[in-house]
Amino acid sequence: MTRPQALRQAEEEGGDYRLDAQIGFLLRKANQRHLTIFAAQISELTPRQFAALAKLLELGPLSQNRLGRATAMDAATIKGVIGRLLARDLVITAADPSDRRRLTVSLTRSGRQLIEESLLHARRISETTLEPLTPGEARQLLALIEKLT
Amino acid sequence: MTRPQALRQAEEEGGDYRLDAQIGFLLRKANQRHLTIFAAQISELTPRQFAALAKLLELGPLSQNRLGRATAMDAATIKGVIGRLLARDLVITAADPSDRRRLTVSLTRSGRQLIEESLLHARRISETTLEPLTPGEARQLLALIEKLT
DNA sequence: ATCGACTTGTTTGTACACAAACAGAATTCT
DNA sequence: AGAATTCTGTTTGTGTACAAACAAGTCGAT
Repeated sequence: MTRPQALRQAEEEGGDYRLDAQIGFLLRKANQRHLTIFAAQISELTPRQFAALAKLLELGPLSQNRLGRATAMDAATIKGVIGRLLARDLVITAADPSDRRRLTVSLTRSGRQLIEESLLHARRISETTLEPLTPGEARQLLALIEKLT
Repeated sequence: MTRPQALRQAEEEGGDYRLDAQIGFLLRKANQRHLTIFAAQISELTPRQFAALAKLLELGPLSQNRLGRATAMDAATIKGVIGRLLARDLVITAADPSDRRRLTVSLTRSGRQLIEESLLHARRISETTLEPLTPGEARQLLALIEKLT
């Protein structure tokens, strides 16, 4: 489906593509900034590990794949994350008797403690990330990004 | 299990924390969607490789670190990216006589050709990413994210 | 002229991210 | 029931990201 107009237009405007003004580049930079802020506030957990523990606290024990879906990580990624949480005794896994494919992941006592503690800082992370914006702008931004997904 | 505790703690904090509504989580998901769209349109290059080549086209030969800064990648990351572009003969590197620490990176003929061709699709990638929004909303979003960085 | 601070690039180690291919279990459809 | 399909988890391989520590080159201040 080549659109001659689009192609010609692109060629005519060939020089005016500015990487720094593209949505993808801006999303990446915003994300980088957020990760820096996160790491400064919660040094014991990465954002993905935090997300996994937070979802377990919110929803209770979940199968590994379900947890991955709830935190937007694919099967291979969530496996790595859970593996690292397991190694630190923050979660435990157990076979699901009702479905032998499933691996049920649950918080341990120390996992629960760490995530509850971390949640106290989590709000501040979001606030700091949005700090350059007015409250109204922040709400707008959240709505627009949500619409994007 | 002990969900009441979590709920009580959340209430003390002055509202409930929903991971899915946090700026960091939304940024990550938006980014993921963009990467999928990118990969579908430009399969020969990753977004970072594209960014590096695009900046070289825009600015001409640059030292490795400068190129990293121009594309928001740190020294270790840009080294990996350049290494892979080198292996595919899309760029070449040369010592800078005026500053012997520097490694000047330039486009090769095929690198220039590939990035010029890719740029023809790049605009569509940004358009597709922003498709769920009206043009006005898209402009707003870009402005807000830019303000965030 | 040289000392100290900074810059450039490299290496190592940890942590995602996702595609692809696979095995085993559960479900659906006939 | 049996076959086809779908789902769950694992493994492998490639490509970012970034912290930390390091060597070597450059430069400003003394």
